[in-house]
Amino acid sequence: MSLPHAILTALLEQPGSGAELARRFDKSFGFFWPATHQQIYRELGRLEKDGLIRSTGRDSSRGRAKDYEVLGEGRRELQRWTAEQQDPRPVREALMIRLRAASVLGDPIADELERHLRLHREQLATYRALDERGNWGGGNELQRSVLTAGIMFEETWIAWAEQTLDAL
Amino acid sequence: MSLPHAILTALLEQPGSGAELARRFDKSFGFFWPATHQQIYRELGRLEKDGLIRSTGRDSSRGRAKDYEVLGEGRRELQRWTAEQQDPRPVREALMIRLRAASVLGDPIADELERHLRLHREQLATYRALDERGNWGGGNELQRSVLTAGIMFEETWIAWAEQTLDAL
DNA sequence: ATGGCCATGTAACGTGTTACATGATTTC
DNA sequence: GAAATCATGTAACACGTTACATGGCCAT
Repeated sequence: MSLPHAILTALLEQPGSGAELARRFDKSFGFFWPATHQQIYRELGRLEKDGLIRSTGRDSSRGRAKDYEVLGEGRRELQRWTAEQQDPRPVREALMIRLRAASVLGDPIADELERHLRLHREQLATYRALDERGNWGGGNELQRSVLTAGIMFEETWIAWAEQTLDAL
Repeated sequence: MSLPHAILTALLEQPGSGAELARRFDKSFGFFWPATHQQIYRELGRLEKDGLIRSTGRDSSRGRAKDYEVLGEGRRELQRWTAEQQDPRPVREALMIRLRAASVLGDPIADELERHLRLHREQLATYRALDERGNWGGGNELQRSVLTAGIMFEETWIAWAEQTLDAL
């Protein structure tokens, strides 16, 4: 149950339409909770129906942008959720299964490991660019911490893949 | 589509019943692909129906353990899947959303960060114990790499949480 | 023989994924 | 005014989660 709360957070930071939210999720918000536009529209509909947000524009025909803002009830719900205890979700990394499968089958896996290594180097570069371009300091230290987590995890991934490839 | 292949891998390493598989997933296999017994039974049923595995025992009444083994078709399917290109799944870490929510709401989050820090320290201890007890060297280097990944990611998590707490 | 545990299931639901559809806006 | 693009949606399905149910086994 994180997506509706991710959307509430994004709308509190800055109200906007479904398509704008989808773009923000692609750019930064979704690095730790990705979402497609279909998911976003579905959740926006539910949040509006439940009275947590409302659409501000009066023109609501099909192809027109619809801006949303968070209502008091939505802010309270987000506060309740943020204060909750929630254990971390288990990790799911299919490549680890494939390593074990390659191990029991005796099949090669180095090429795929190298490909993933490249992808993670690209992701690291993306995070670093964001980190350098951002203006940090002034109440958004926590936002930067999130980005730092992304950087640290990508660095770890890269270090692990390099040493695993060496050991092959 | 990783769970059926995780099960095939586990059954190739060692044939067994659904309940045995569920225990192995809790112990080691599921660190990077957790599964409940309900999921496992569902997949075992499908894999058997599709002719990738078969149950070896003849007694198949409801409360009796049913052992499965991988058929040739199952091994081929696992090889096909292992050789496939698959991009990494996006990470989903709800705590990062909660950090951003706490940031925009101005609410405290340190307690929950500390609680997660404790949980990750425990997980790290579990992985380290497994690493020390295992007998490594002899064709299972890749299995150890998977465990090493677990250790490195937990260490990174801990380092990040400590520095984030300091900065609060 | 019964109470507790173990193994195998069933059912309902929520979320994520993929493919496709339709109305509005812009561009040439 | 036709084509491309953008924004909003619908539909179907796969997967994961939770709660519950049933049959066998074992200890007392």
